[in-house]
Amino acid sequence: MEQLTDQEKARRVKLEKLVELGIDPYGHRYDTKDSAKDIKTKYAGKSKEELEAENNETKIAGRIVLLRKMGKASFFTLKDRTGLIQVYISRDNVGEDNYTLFKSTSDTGDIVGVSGTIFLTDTGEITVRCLEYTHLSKSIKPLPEKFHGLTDEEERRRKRYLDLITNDESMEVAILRPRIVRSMQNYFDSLGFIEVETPVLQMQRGGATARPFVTYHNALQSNLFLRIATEIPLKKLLVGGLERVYEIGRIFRNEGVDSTHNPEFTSVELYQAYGDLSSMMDITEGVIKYISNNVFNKSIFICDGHEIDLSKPFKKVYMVDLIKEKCGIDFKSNNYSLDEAIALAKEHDIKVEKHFTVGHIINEFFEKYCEEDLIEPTFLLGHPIEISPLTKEDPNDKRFVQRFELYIAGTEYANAYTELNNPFEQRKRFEEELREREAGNDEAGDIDETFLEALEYAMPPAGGVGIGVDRLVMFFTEKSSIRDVLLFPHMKTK
RNA sequence: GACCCGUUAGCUCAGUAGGUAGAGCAUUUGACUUUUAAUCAAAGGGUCGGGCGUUCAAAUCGCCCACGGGUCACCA
Repeated sequence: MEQLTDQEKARRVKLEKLVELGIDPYGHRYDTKDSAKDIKTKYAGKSKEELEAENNETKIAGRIVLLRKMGKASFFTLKDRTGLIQVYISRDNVGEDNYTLFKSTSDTGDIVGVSGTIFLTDTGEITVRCLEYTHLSKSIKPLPEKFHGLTDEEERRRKRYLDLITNDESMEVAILRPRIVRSMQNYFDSLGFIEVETPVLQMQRGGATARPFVTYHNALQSNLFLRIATEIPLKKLLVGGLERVYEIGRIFRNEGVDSTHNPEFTSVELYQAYGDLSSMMDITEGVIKYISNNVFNKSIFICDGHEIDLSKPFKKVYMVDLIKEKCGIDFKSNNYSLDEAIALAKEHDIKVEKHFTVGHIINEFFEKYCEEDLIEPTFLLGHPIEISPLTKEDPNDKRFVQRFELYIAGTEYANAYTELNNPFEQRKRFEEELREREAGNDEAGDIDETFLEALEYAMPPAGGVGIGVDRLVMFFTEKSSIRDVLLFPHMKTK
């Protein structure tokens, strides 16, 4: 047990006092009648006299966040999930004993119940006149400072509960995130999509290139991977005839941690039988606009210092055209050999890995010279086939595939393709990936025989899209760090 | 993984020719029946992130470590 501060000691003395008075410091059920917000909206605009005449009764509960104790009457501010409400408590209203109980045992941070009537103070604030004060739960640690709150980023994230008590914005994000997700579900459901859940623990990694977390199953005596994507099982469901499926799920990637990457994050992946790339564009653009209208009722959001207007149609641009524009190299018309491409890469200060092919180099050109300039919502099209192992090729140019990534303010938000459903071609792509892995790309996947077998039963032609939920929440809540939209972001143990 | 910045009272922050550690809020005691960052008076509260070193003397200078923030690298 560490040394107690004087404040902690003082609070424990008050706790003892409650026990002596026969009051459980950690109390019981308390049925409220209103929330803070209920009261404020219900009685807004009424005059002092009207409220006095109506004598409206209420019953509320919450945490004391501000306390103004005076001789025979006091004020305190109660905070519940909806906000703040002021309470007036006086000896004449609650009686000598109840007032003494309040005055001698309450602290900021305590959770209490109040029943009373509504009135307007001289300064015009809607206030609950306490007629009965009920202690519910004792806080034996002091709350962060009432005015500045908790500002230390580390403490805010490690002790999110204090952040939520102190910083309204954190509470707001916590509430907005599920509303965004729910809105997304409503939109997909309205289009006939079925939400499913697929395993987090997998025998094989796949559906993306990323380093996985590995865990061990004791009874099976085998290693399991935490999924790095939901793609493969969802496509098996297309084979099974579900036709329109999506999953909102936690993904795990064993990679670096920074302001846009958390080891576990949430994605939504959606697959539509008989659809293709352009169906996915409609759905992606549609869901984002749907959220902006239904949750936020506005179309302009500030992202990384840029004003982004979602009411405009999203742009479309081809990767090779962008590179031509920025670097003057035309990868489309010139069918460069690998050696030529490597030479161009070196001229342009691009690091070439051992496993690189022309397609990888094209992608590097895009990432180095073009990505950050995609500010307006833009569908980036025409990815090289080598970096897209699960995507149907472009029938007009087999070096590229039918794929798009959605960029806003230089950041990727979605990734979609016309799904590869040819089992022969899929096997070839897996084999190429395996070669890449042998050449040194430790993020390339394995051959997934269970998936190939599913494809052999015929998967309908389909479009699929994956959207980063955390990043979408960051966009809509105008946060620059993923840690601001996760209640409990990954932190090192101290 | 590299570099930069930060870590001082419960919280928010000051604090260099190196010379006994400060404020506001919070706490304790007293006053106060419409306050609202309540006010007034008094008091208590610190191993200055951890370790090592330089020095008569380190919150302050140097080195190492931990954690956090940022930039970059990595990252479909």
